[in-house]
Parts: sequence; C-alpha cells; structure tokens
Amino acid sequence: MRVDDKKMSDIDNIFDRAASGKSLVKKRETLTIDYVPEKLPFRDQEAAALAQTLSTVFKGARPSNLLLFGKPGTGKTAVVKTVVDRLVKKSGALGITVDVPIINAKLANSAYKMLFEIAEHLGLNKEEKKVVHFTGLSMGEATDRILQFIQNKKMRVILVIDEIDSLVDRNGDDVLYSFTRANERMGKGGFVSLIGISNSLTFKDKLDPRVRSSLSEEETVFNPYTVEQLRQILSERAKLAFSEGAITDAAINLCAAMAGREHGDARKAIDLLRVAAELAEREHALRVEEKHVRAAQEKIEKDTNLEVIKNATTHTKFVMLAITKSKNGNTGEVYEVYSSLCRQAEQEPLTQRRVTQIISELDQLGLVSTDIVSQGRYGRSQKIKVAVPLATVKDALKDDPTFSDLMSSSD
DNA sequence: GATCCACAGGAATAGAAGGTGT
DNA sequence: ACACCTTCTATTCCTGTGGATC
Repeated sequence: MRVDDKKMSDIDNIFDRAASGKSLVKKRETLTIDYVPEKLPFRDQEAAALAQTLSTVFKGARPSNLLLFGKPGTGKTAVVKTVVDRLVKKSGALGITVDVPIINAKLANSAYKMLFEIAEHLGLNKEEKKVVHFTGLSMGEATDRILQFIQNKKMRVILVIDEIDSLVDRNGDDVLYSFTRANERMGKGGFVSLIGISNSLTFKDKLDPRVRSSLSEEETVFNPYTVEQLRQILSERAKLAFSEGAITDAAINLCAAMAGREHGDARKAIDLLRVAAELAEREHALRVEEKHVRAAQEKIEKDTNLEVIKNATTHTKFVMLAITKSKNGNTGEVYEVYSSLCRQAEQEPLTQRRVTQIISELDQLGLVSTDIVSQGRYGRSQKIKVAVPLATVKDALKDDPTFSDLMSSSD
C-alpha cells in the first residue's frame, strides 16, 4: 500500500513539474565539455598570449609554432577554442582567409586517421577526387599530399593538434617533422603553423631535437585551477545551467573540492555537476544536493570502467577475470588461472609474454594496480590487484555469452 | 658476498584486415 | 593483378634484475 502511495506521489511530482514547466536544468548544453563560455575566468593571460602570437597572421606572416602544456582540465583546449573562434571571425571581417583545423590526436586514434581528419577539415576531399583516404597510402604520401594541397592553394593554415603527446607516443614524431619542415619547402603565400596541446609536461623530451626546437618556438604552461577558482567557475556555470534554486551552494562546493583534490580539473568538476543533475532529476529531487554529487562521482567512475571492460577483447576479459579470481595475484598464478579459464571456455590461451602486456595495459587504464615485488630466491614478480569494485567487473562481463557460464560456475 | 629464481619487459617479426596506385 | 601501405594482435627470442638464501 505504502509503495503504491509513493509511486502515485512520484507520478504526481512528474506531472506537477511538467505542468509548471519547471525542471532543474534549463540549459543542458552548458554542462558539457564541448561548451565553451564567452569568457574564460582565470585564463586571461594565457588567452592574450595566444592571441598575440596568432595576430602575426594579420600582418601577412606566419605565426610562430606554439606548444601548450598543462594537466587535463586546465582550460588549454577551451582557451584555444575561444581565441581561434575570434581569430576566424576577425579574419573573415578583414577578408583574410585562415584555416584553423582543430584535431584531437587521441580521438583520431592513429596518426593516419589524424591526417585523414586534417584532410577533411581543409577540404581536400571535396575539391578533388581521391586525395587522402582513411587507409592505404603511406604516411609520407598522405602528408605530402596535404602539404602540396596547402601550397597549391596558398592556404594559411594554423593546425591545432590537441593531445599531441598521444600522437608521439604511438607514432613518433615523423609526421610533426614533416609539418614543421613544410614551410621551408612552401613558396610565398601559404604556410602552416602548429599549435600543439599536451597533457604531459615531459612531452618535449620524447621529440627529436630538430622537431623540438621548431615546434616550441613559443610555449605556455597552464597551471591547475585552485579549489577556490574551480568553485567560482562552477557557480558561474551553474547560474547559466540551472533554474533558480535548483542547486545548493554546498553541492557546488563539493564538486569543486572533489575535482580539486586531483589536480584542479575543471572538466571533471563540470562532469560531476552534470551527472549530479541527471541523478537528481531522475529521482525527482527538488534540487541538486551533496548526496547527488557523491553518487555522481561513483557513477562516473563505474561507467567509464564498465565501458572499458565491455569493449575489451575476449582475452583481455579473461585476464581481468583471472586477476579477480587469483588469490595472491602474482604473475605466475594469474597466468595459471587465466589458462584454466581459457580451457574451460575451449579457447587457446595466449603466451605469458602477451598476458603480461595485457596486464600492463590494464594497469595503465587504472583497472588494476601492479606492484613489483622481489622475493629473493623465489624470484621477482608483480603483485596484481583489481582496482575497481568486483561488482563492476561482473557487470561488465555478464552480457558476454562467453563468460556467463564461467561467472556462475564459481563464487 | 655470490647465486639464482621467476619473472619484467625490449626488439624483431608475422599475418590478418582494410586499403592504395599503376 | 600485384606490390605495397598502416594498424592491431600475438609470437618468439631475448637480456635484465632485487634480494632471500646458500
């Protein structure tokens, strides 16, 4: 009876809210990462410096290459986006055409796909037939075609490569070398400037010295936001996003504090805010409170982990399961458990070498934690532990038919 | 102190998948 | 039709090593 009452009143609440046209969030898009506010608080200096560098383009010259450093969520991409936006508008007004493709190297997933995206942005594939496809050509060939195109059209290009460190990790700096060298080969009229955005401060060490000096003609470091700065950013954003009184100050403060605990990550702070709002709306709360923020934190973590495990290859899943099932978690034991799981599922186990590699991949993703311990005479091994709740692993694996038997068979 | 375990993790390479130009 | 491209997964072969036990 009571349950029914509660359900009825819930339904009433939904109707009431809908009827009064009131919901917690009034402008949802302002809570996404893609949304870039008009003015970025606490980043005036950096924006001005960037604008200064790029302004060279209006004098008809090539702006210096530029490297931006900073931890995730410190506003690097946002600053670039706002400045570039203004630049493009201004150049339109002045009748100077500047092309500013913004490419995310990490999302592109490979150097080749990145080149393909650059080609798309610059319109190579619209102008002529068959210029750069998404595979098949050699890297050098694809790069040459892009540069040739720029040269022929005398284009002014400021190429922004976000997460440039992941590009270099995967493919080395050959592509960057070609782009930095391009200007020497290019006649008058056209040019390419590079703006690299890097999360890693040690990124420069991985570069060939020639590329390094050329790429970082200028550089800017973005420092993490302080908790107080995060709080201000959030409350400003909340004013835009939420209806009057739909979120408590305490909730905002908590978001700021949680995101600040890591390294002043504004992206994370805003993610928290958005998910907290979603959770609050789902339970038809009158406003977003601290408990929603806490729940949001858990949900975000769980969702990303869930996603990663679900999309892993079968053997990676086997390894993950083997780690949860192994007792003391050293490599030999995990491999034993893994092999027997494979046999149960009638699959050929991979070599140990490959399994250690998979384990270190899992480690990098933060799904497991490893610790190298030496037991003297008894060898040297890793101690591997799962770093996510067991329930998350089970949740992720239960949809995969290969694992349904294994999961139910023991514990 | 020397030894020696039980691995860690680098290097080279293969081959399949999804493509290219000529 | 054929040589050749990149990327990803996986294998083979290999050298390196921290510290408890001899």
